[in-house]
Amino acid sequence: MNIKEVASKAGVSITTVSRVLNTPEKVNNKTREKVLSTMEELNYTPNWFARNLQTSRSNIIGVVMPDTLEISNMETAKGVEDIAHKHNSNIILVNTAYDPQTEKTQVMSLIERKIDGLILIQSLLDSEDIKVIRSKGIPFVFVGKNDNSEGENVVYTNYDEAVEEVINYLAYMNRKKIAVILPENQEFINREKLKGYIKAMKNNSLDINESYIIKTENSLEGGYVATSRLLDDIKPDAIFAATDTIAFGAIESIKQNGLTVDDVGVVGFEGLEAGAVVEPKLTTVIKPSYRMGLTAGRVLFDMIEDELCEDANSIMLQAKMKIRKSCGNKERIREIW
Amino acid sequence: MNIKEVASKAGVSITTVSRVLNTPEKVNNKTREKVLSTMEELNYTPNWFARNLQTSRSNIIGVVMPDTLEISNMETAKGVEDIAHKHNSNIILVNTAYDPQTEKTQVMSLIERKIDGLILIQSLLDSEDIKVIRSKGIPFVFVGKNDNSEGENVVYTNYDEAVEEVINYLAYMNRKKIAVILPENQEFINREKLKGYIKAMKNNSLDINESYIIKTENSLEGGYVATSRLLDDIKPDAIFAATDTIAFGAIESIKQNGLTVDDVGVVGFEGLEAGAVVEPKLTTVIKPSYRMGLTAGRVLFDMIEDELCEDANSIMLQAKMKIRKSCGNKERIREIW
DNA sequence: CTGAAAGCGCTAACAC
DNA sequence: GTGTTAGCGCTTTCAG
Repeated sequence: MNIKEVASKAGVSITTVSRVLNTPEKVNNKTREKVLSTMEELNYTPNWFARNLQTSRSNIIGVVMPDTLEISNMETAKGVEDIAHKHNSNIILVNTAYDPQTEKTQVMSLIERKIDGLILIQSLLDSEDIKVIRSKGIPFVFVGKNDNSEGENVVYTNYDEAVEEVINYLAYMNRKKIAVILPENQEFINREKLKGYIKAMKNNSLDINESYIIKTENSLEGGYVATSRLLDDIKPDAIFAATDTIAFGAIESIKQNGLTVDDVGVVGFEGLEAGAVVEPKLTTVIKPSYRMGLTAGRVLFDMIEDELCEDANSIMLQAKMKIRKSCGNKERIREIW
Repeated sequence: MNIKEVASKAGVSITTVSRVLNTPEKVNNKTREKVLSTMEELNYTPNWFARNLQTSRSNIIGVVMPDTLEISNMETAKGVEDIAHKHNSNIILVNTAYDPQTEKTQVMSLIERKIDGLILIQSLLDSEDIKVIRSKGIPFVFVGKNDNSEGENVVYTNYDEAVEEVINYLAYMNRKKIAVILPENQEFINREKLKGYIKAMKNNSLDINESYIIKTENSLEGGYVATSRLLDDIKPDAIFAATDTIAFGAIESIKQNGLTVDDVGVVGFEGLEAGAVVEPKLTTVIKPSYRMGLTAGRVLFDMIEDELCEDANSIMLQAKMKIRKSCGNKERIREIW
């Protein structure tokens, strides 16, 4: 089923059929009607490859992320998708499982597929890879800073300042020995968060000790085990868990050890819905994931369509602290979510 | 930058270049080396449109779902993606927001994009739409039954039997007035679940009353409000929440009303990770989402590659009840997750 | 307003 | 092992 059949059946040339598809206003009313009806009749859909072979735009953009099961990544992807739809585009979603090699391979394969642009969430590409992408002339936007995002288009959130705020708050709540549990697969973000932690600890004249900072798997179990170790060992009076999932594990461990968050306060990071239903409800930092996706999408389509590749944008969206009960704030006692 | 330039620069014909790309073993070692190096030199990537114009396979499959933020949908998508990668394919992800019209439009646009196949998760398409897809010759697999999945390829889970098991268990725990809260956007699934509910209630000689069954938004708030209404009104001694999210809201409401799960037991459905961290931990039914994705992916690629479109597969994967403390099982008191 | 014909970049018979 | 050539289905000059 192709344009030729439609043409012959409608008694016109293929050019006319093509025109009905692309510039219908330039075709005589009657002819157009006829062509349209034979298209219907023959159940014809134009061949997208043939079309794009000319225009060489695919109306597809690639969205690459380390884990499609992390809800914040998907919120970002949804933001991108919402923008993409407005531009008549779809997204190809790729999961890299936090593996730089997989990411590289996947990105290259996307480029071969002639995607119009690329959104790289929590990218682990090295500067060499980025140079290659650039040389292919594919517009791309990072979501989340990384070691090579300097001077590139990047939409990010201020992890360091957000953590600083968290620690300041814990200090204000009279916590002195504040430990940190980091997920082992997010090196760059961890560095940012630690920056804020260290700055705030110093500003509040609190002790920083290497044994206060530990890394673990980003899971309930990881948080649980890490916290149990901390409780046995340095006995902190507060724990900053760098992800909500770790925080949930931490709370569980504290409870199982017969302690409460009055003894050991917990703050998470991310803003998972579950934070409102754990007991006690989790104080956390809400990442603006969806808005990051929207913003990154807009920047990307600006580049694709207006070819405004001039200056790189570096756009920061604020993370927001959400105070609930898990670090001992009594005033929050009647709050529902 | 095209195959022609590479050919002339390497001093060979375009056929040879093409062969290096597709059947490298059929090209003389030296020639191949030379071609490969000039490709490198010219930073050449083959034009995917031109390629597919011939083979008319895109190596893309469409995955359509009502909500990309529902973790179980994404688990299914991940299963599909894992299979797709093995077949050198990518997935285009589409969000329909539970709107049949959007789903239809999106599916049609995917078909124009010449996707090789389609995975339809919780589809709301009508039989007319399905006929159209079929007429285009695109292989597709449903994940989750629906009103039109009879006689089509479908991978599903046995909602009715799973709910039956839940109700039997509650009856065994001596609960008599068992209410149900359903999410308002999942009509078909609700019907299946109600089937199991009614069957089990009858088998256990328990009263069924219309006011025991209510629908609400699929959210914490929805579950909270619905439960509060039930507690004011018919005062059930157990609630089957048809989604975990609703269950979390229900537990919150029970607590806020000064009751415990000894008064009103709660069982959810889905197996969200958060179920292990709420207080009390949630008894629920675990949906085999990831395996459904894997299975659907395998079936789809069988159809795409071997063109085995003969008999439609109808594959059921068992949902599994996970008993924790939220319906008053004292034996589970020491369990961690 | 319509049609003929020349590609878009690549693959795949078919010859050599 | 390699090259020639005829398309894949469409868009787009260029004539009429």
